[in-house]
Amino acid sequence: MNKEKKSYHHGNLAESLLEAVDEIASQFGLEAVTLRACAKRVGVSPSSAFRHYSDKRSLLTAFATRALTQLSDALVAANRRATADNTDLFAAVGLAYIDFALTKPAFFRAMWREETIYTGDEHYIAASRQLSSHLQGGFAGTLHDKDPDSLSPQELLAWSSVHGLAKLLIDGTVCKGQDKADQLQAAAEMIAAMGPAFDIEPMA
Amino acid sequence: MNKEKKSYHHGNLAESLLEAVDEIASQFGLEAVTLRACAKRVGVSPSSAFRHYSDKRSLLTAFATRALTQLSDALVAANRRATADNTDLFAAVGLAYIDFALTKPAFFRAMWREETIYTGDEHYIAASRQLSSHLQGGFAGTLHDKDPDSLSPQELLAWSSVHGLAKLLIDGTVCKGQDKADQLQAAAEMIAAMGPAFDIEPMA
DNA sequence: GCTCAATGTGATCACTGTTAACATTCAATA
DNA sequence: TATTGAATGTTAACAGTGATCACATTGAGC
Repeated sequence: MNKEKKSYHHGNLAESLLEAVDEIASQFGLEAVTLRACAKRVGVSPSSAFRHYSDKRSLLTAFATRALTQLSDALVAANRRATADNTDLFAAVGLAYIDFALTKPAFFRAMWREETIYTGDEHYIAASRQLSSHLQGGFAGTLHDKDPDSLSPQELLAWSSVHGLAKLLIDGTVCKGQDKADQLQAAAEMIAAMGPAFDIEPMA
Repeated sequence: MNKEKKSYHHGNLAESLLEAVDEIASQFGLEAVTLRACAKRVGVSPSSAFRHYSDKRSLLTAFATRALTQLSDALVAANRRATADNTDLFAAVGLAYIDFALTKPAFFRAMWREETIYTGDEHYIAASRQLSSHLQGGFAGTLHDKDPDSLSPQELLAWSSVHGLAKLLIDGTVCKGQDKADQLQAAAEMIAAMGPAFDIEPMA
């Protein structure tokens, strides 16, 4: 809607392409994201995309990184809200995780598509670590960066269960056809059912 | 190795194509599975595949269905073994689930790729239900078909956590670079950590 | 004002899934 | 057993894909 004057140089193509991925993925699913479709949507020739991303995979990696960051932000917001309201921190963060997946399934899928992104990309890794630490923050109450490879069994359980339920929900394996509110209700109950696993050994 | 005589008719193309998917996916990853590559591997022209599968997606759906069945079989075997040895049934089934994902990541991924398979396919749905019931069987000790939409919070927790950990492991989000034994060890600890969640309310 | 690196274009490549017209074979029937 | 029709496989073609190349246009810094 901006960018009225059609200058030869776009000015912000790298970012615009990411937004195009966003829109196409949200509207038609991840499989519909095509380099040419993105370029057309931005109003630019297909080959120009390669000036900013060496690969389609690089583009998708950048998109995945952005999605990871968005999820992190959502978790931080949930954490803050729960802290302010003095409600259950763990449940709030877990529900925010699942809510994000249900609200933006294409984003959530894009984050973990190991075969279509460069998981070795430094920005991607950084975003992934940040997400991990925010999850641990929501769980253990500390917000400093942690090594995602040194998760306690309880932390692993917390992340895995929430992650797994999100996957099962958006893949329609479970609670198929139910509306979002019911699915979130099921998620809340699952999270609640996890409670006893944390009360007994406080910190392993 | 068999099929020496080059008859015009292949005889078992539908099945052979599935095996080609199997081999290519195992060797080069799911993204490398191409209709033409499968046909070439079987020694047949690309278009002949369409006599047996209306779509590439149909072929992948059949493959996913087969993978689901294999996983179900693995769970049943684990269940049987644990019952015979009188060891923890739930841990055995959960570990078998994760072990399958680690051993055959391409298969595990293929099962849930909502965007590349027909999740409405009747055989796929049947296999999915069967897997669900076998999981519930491993968890609750009953082996009759159950409606996967009516899982208790504990059942949901069990499935989600095991499913989520499998995903996080094969995507390299967690325990990256560790060998399979260590990853299975982490899985066993996570499953053990879940114990308290089940001891308290036996059957909701 | 000139120059050159950065950015965008058009033509083209090999490859993909898919289709349609045609070829071959198998199996049932007469 | 010979014929015939359905099942199965082939060849040639199509549009769409990611990718690359030489080339065009621009803007920033000398």
